[in-house]
Amino acid sequence: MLIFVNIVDNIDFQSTLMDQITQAPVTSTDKTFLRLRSDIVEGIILSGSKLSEAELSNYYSVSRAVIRESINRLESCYLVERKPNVGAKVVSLSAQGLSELYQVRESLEGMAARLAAIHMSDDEVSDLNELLKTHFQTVKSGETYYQEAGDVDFHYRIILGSKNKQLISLLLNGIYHLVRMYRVQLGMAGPRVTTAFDEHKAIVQAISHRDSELAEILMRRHIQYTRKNLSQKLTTSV
Amino acid sequence: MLIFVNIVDNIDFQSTLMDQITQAPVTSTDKTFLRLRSDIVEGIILSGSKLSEAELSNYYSVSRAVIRESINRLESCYLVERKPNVGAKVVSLSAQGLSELYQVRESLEGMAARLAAIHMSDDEVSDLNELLKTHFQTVKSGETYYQEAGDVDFHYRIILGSKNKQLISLLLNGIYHLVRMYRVQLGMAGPRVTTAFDEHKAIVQAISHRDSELAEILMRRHIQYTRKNLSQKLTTSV
DNA sequence: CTAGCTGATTTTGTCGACAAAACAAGCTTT
DNA sequence: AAAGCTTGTTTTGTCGACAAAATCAGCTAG
Repeated sequence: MLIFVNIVDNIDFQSTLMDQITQAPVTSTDKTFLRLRSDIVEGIILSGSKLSEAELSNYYSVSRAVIRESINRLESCYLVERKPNVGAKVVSLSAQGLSELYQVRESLEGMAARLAAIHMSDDEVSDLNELLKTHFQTVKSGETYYQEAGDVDFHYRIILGSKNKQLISLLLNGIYHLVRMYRVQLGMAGPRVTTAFDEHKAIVQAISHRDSELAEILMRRHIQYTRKNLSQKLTTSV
Repeated sequence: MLIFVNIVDNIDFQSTLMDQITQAPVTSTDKTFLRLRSDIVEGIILSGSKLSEAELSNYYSVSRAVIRESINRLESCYLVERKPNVGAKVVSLSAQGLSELYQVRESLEGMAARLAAIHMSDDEVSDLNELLKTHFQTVKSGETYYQEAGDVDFHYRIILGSKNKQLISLLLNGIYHLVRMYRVQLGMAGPRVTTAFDEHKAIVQAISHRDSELAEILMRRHIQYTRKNLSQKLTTSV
């Protein structure tokens, strides 16, 4: 009993789960979504605050339809919560939430590291080593820049290196921006900078040696450390 | 530089990531989304076919806005793919996709089993044992009903038992319906029914003994078996 | 003084219309 | 005959208006 027989063309646009990541924003909704997401991650729109469709529509000078669709997308990457007939609010950061998020992250990124050790091309591995060198220069010169952008870039490449589209989408379209939100808003400066670099180095080595099991273990440990570091900031700051 | 100071009330509706799961559909969009999702998972709307907004709007007797929002939600649970200015189509099932999906599933549900062994209340564990008994009756009487509904229910409870909201949302709002789509459309009948029951039993035992590590191992293995079973059907049927 | 009702106001949900982009068919040109 | 332009059609993107639900304020009753 196939109702939609007529529209079954099995058309193939080369769309994959990764589209949103690789493609540039084209529509007005795309741009508004990116602006909103950035404003939320950076804390310009405060965690816990209500998102009024009318207000945002006015502020970004787009129609309410555009705002609604943007909010929907934000909901699917866990940055806002919506309730029918009531509205949306930015998620509230909490020790509990951080813990649960990092538990998931540890599992998924550990897996990504394991798969990356198997599936990354030799070229990609060299690029990764290059990136590490760059980071080393940055760390040596004492810039804090490394913390956010550099770290994100590092994890970003390994996730992509897993070559598992489902995993990539889950992380990069999904929880990764929430991770960033915690990191940015809790402030990622401190003594962990250099330590993290050594951990990164060890992970890259494991991947270079194609030692997938070690890569997973090291990545999991690395994320555990980061989590402890963040938890501490959260409890002392609140 | 806080632009939205005025709207920062930190209002708390007890909304969580789990809302969509526990709450009944209230709005027209909710209902349409559920109908569409069901039609896709069940294969009434064929995998790979294009979703025309106008056509669906007409078919379900709702406005295009409702259809659009439904399609967006379907995209965030990986059931449809969208391309700007072109449209949406139902995902195509493939051996590659199945493999990648189950790789992720193995990791996440393994984790869920481990956490469930730790966090489930004694009452919930008893309920789980009860469920198992019911399934045993069903299997003994030779009904195939067990396959889909029973199995889903089993995994469902363990996922909820993990008590990790992030994980629960990732699985139940996210990939789980895609998993179901593969299962339903590849047909879940066959000799694995009774075998799967034994595996379920072993998992429940591990959880009952609060042996989290064993629970994880058994769950991962269980999902690996299922995956092999499905892969076989996919390659032989295509 | 508190709890609960009532009506006004605000906010979200739904709709149809228009704008803009993609698609399709036929024509032209090489 | 094949590639590319042109025009007409279809489909998606965006908008403003109306409907329905929730919120708020003031009032009433206990």
